[in-house]
Formats: sequence, C-alpha cells, structure tokens
Amino acid sequence: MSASRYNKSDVLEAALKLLDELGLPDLTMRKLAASLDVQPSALYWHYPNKQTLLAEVSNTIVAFMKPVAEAEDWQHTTKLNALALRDALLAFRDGAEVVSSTLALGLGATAALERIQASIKIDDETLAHSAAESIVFLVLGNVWHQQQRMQANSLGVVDNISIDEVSSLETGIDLILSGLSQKVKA
Amino acid sequence: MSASRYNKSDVLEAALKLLDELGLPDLTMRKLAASLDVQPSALYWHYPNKQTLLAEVSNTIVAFMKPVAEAEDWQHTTKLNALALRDALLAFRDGAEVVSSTLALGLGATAALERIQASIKIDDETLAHSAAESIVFLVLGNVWHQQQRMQANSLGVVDNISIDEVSSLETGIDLILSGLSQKVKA
DNA sequence: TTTCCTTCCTGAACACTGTTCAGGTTAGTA
DNA sequence: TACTAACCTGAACAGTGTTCAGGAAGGAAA
Repeated sequence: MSASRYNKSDVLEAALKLLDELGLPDLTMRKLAASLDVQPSALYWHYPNKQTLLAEVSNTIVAFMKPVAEAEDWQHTTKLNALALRDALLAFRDGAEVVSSTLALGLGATAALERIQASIKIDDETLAHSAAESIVFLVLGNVWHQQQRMQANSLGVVDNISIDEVSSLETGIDLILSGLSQKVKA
Repeated sequence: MSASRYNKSDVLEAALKLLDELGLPDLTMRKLAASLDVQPSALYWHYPNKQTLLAEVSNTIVAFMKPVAEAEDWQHTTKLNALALRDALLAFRDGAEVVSSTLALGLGATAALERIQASIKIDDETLAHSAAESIVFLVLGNVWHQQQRMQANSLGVVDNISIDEVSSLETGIDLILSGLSQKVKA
C-alpha cells in the first residue's frame, strides 16, 4: 500500500477515499499526502493546487450519475436524470457541497447540467436551459442541506426527519416539470 | 474611528463593511480585528467563534429583504418575496455564499424561508413548505453563481452574460408557481 | 553498461489561518 | 473609594495551502 510511486489518478482516488472517511472540512493536503506516505509538496507535482484537485473530485462525483433509459415522455426522463444526480451526490460524503463549490466557480461539473438540459425535449432552448439550471440548483440545495444534517446528527443532535426530505425534493422537481408542460402547451 | 471600545454590533458592522471591501474569502478574523485597531483575540469576547459571527452577518443580509405589499393573488406576492430575497443577497458581496453556508448548517437565515412559505396561501402545508424551500434553493443557487462570475469578471476573464441571468431566475420561479397553481386546482 | 531525460518525491521553509488563555485596563455602579 | 462587569493585550498553539531547490527512481537510447 506504500513505498511505490503514484500518478494523477492515484492521488484522485486517494482523495475520494479520504473524503469518504473524513468529510470535506478535514480533507487537507497534508492528510491526503500522509495517506499516501508522501510529503505534502509531492501532491503539487500532480495538481497545481487544491482547487483543481477538488474540481476533478467533483467531476468524478457527477460522472457517477447512472444513465437512464429514455421514456416516451421527456418529463419522466428528466425527473429520472434529476434523481440520478441526487443519488450520485448522496453516494459521496459532502458530495453536494463539493459539486456546488466547483460549479459556482465555473470549474466544471457542468456535465449534470448538460445531461438534464438535453433531456428536456422542447423547442424553446433558453427555456430548457433555465429549467435545467433550476433543477440542478434544486437538487444541489436539497442534498447539501440533507448531508449537512446527516453529519450534525452523527455528532450528537438527534433530529430525525429522514424520508420526507426525499419527497420534498421530488415535489420541487414535479412543480418545475408541471409548470414546464403548461408553458409549452400555451 | 479608533481608540474607543466596541460592542457586539460594532463588530458585526465592521464585518459587513469588510465583507463588502474584501469579499468572503478574505474576511479573516485578523483583518477584521485590524480594521478595528484591536487584537484578534478581542473579537472572541464578542463572538464565540467565526461561524457564529458569520451567522449574524447572514441574518443581517436576510433581514435586508424589502417588505412587499400583499397582492390579491398570492402567486404574485410570492414572486415579489423571492425577488426581494434576490435583491437582498445581491446587495452584499458574496451574500449568497454567506447565507447558503449558514442555512446549510442550520444556524439561521430561516427568516427568508418562512417569509416565502407564509406568502404561499394554500391549504396543503407540506406542499407549501416544499415549494418555499425549492424557491429559496433556486434563488440562492442563481445568485451565488452570478456573484461568483462577477468576481471572476473583475479579475480578468471577460465573459459578459449580464441581464439574461435575471430572466433565468424569474423563469424558474414562474415555473414553480405555475406548477403550484396547477396542483392546487386539481 | 553507461548516459540521459522524464517522472516523481524530499525537506525545509513562508505566510498565513482560527482559537485559547492568563493577565491587564477601562468604565460605570454602589 | 471599592467593587464589578465589560472589554482588551500579548503571546502562544496547532493547524492550513503553497513554493522551491535539490535529489532519487525508472525507462529509453547510445
């Protein structure tokens, strides 16, 4: 597990593992280096800075979105894509916060946005873009909130809300899709 | 401007001023202390830690929401409230990121959520909650994205998109409200 | 086998960060 | 004048991301 040399993807893999074990606030360059039995400065041969590393972590998370079969109505397909994004974010500790940051910085994680936008099969392209953007923000905000609570709960405060978080997100998605259908018909 | 003693709200005010001048990443306890001609440790008499300070900054930002006159249709009132939140966030540098963080941590900034939820005058309370939450996430995500770009643009990269950001947010809000109206009728 | 070049890493330092704590000063009240 | 609460100093602790000159490992070419 040690005493060998590493490449870019080894570092990325170690970062993902450490993210899962420690969470984003404790994912430091020093701890990442230590997990590889390497000096911190060694990481800067592979990545110019921490932000770039996190951007690739973010891309990896988003790439975890399961492909969805195209249904006959695009509304259903779009919803499945939104939930696929949700599941991908939930599959990684602090996934939503990681992706939010790098998406806000414009460093990547646009794959999710593009996939959702592509599934909205309507003529008005700018409308489709706005709707896709809205859905992405909705999913990110919801999962971020949820993951933060998961950590808070594991650290003492018991405040079970659990499953109706899911339906709150689904409700929001349904509202947007419903509004979209109505606008397209008119 | 110096050589006097300060209280809690003086520190808060100085933090808001420094946030506007330097932005969130450069709003450090040391710079805040220096702006008051005081040692960093002095701040910890007023606030137990930085997070608590930022939570109050966040509350101040949200409290900046202009009150809106209640129109006859709650859809319009709700939209005005959403735009009031948007304007409040835009009135402070990195406002959306500050509020997002403390809202995710559950440290406050719930006033906005409550105001928007209260303006949604429907019987189904959990539906109103989900819709309000969706709108808040939508506004936060949108403004965060926009403010990040504003800083990026001021630092070199020219990438004018400007005004159609506004309409993208308004479109999202309209979609949710439209979907909501449809669901309530059924 | 020896040279050479690319890849990867060390060790030490720089310039920061949030936070703690024992002790001191100032201001207002009794 | 004595007391008490409010506020601050000075110094330190433990950590952070990042830089840089130099060294070692591995494979390819001579």
